Amino acid sequence: MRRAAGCGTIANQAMPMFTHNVLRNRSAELSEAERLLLESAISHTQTFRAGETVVRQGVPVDISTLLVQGLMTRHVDAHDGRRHLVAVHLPGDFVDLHAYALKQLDHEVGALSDITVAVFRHAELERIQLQDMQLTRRLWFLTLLDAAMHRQWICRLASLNALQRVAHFLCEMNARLLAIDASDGHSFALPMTQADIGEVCGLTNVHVNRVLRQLREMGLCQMRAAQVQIHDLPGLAATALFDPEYLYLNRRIAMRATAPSGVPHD
Amino acid sequence: MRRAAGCGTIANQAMPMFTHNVLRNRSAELSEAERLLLESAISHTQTFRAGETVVRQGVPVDISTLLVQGLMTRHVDAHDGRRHLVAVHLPGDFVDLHAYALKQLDHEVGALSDITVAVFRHAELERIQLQDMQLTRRLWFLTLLDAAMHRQWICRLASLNALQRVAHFLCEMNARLLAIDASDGHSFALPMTQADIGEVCGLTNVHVNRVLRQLREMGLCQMRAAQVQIHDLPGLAATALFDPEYLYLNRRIAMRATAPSGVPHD
DNA sequence: CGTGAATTTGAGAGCCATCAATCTAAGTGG
DNA sequence: CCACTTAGATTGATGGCTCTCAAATTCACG
Repeated sequence: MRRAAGCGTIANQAMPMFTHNVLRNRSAELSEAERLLLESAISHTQTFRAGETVVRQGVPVDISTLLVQGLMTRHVDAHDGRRHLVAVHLPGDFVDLHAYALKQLDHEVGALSDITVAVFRHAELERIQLQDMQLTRRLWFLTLLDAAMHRQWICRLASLNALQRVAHFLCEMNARLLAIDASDGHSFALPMTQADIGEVCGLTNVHVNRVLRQLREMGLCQMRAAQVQIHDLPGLAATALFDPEYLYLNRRIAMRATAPSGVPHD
Repeated sequence: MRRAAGCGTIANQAMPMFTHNVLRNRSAELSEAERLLLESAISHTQTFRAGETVVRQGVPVDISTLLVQGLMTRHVDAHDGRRHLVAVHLPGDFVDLHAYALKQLDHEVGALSDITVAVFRHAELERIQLQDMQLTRRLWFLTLLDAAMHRQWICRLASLNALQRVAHFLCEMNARLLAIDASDGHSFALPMTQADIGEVCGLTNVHVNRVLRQLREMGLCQMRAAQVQIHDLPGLAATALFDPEYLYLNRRIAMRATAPSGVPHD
């Protein structure tokens, strides 16, 4: 079910400050009462190491996880042993909220880096659904954001070439990381290998490498040691035909991780 | 907002029998009370002609539509005028239920054939959300099915070649149509051109044509005049590496269209 | 029977996968 | 401190799949 190896669990009462702050409202869309209600539904936090599987395809689950720290993937294991990423999740994403309604997933959920997640039991989510219709709708909305992102990934695969796909993915990561202050708009950490990016973009690691070189030679961006540097964001976006509209960034409920010390951002 | 040209509207009280039957429970998952509640939320029905746009990208909407008859698409208009399908909907699908939470879509919704839809005002859906938590969760589940299908489409584009993609799409259509008794497992109507299939599979119409010929020569299936004939379903599924699991068919809420007269087909 | 849409077929080019080898960086243990 | 190991990045050569362009043919329909 859930791998125990290398995982840590922290009981609710011992939850550190940074978990408490995960649900802090950023865009003034979550009311104080909603935030408290959501926080009260957290069962505990848990850690996983990079590469570990968090939820397996087809195994019934009765909890959902909110990503607090690190990066997570959702991926499908293909016939021939290869896998394909269908989503990448950042801190603040309610990663498998949809498990609440699906009960069993059609894909795997894994840790891309070392991660910390907050765990919600479905019984608690039911309580929310009974108590707060508005918040329920917001949570519903969150699962629909995933679908919107899926649609964009479909278009990326269907209509863009290799160069555009990789550029598009980097633009998406930059925009999403920017929204949680994990990018300054020009540089951000991306703990993915070139092979990982290939699994996102439907390309081989070899070709991802060639494409990255091309992007570098075009003076658009650079990737070294899991660090992305964007030299020409407008140029990159133009190459990728990137339109951030689909991210619904202006309507997102901010549920992001902040520093353990509780230092206010900005 | 919604094109009026060629559209027909029928008030709730005048709703014909076939609309009443749309929500008929098939897999005994919808209780009688739930079915009645859902039916009571229908504002009216409306018709569109093949090719018409039902919901435009970015335009605020306050209604959601359930497809009663015909086929609908959800597609994104690409930069260069081409478009890409991200979903195909069959009778019984709650096509843009997600508009309830999103309020404005990131894609277009259109009619693939002449269609009839049942219209739900969002105010009525709010009423449901207040009254019936279980039904609300079922509706939530429906939107998650769309996301599951999106994920499968991502994998199809990322990991299959042209032959496999087309075979996979035909398998999906067959399985879904079978579930609503619109396929006998070997033959079904599919009102799509080869160019449409290309927009689903990320291929040119020319190549779709070659692939269909190959499938025909392999003795797997045949497509003529918007009619698909499957000669070797196991072979087709094997070619496509098709696993119907992702459709969650066993857990679907059946909301299917039946013939106006109530006459069983076949 | 004419018209336009859809299908079908051919030729050539380009993008990307595959296979293979080398190189780099980061551990790990002696 | 260095040899060894391993994962990841890099580069080259080759081939195949699919696109593009173009033209012919069939089909649906008025």
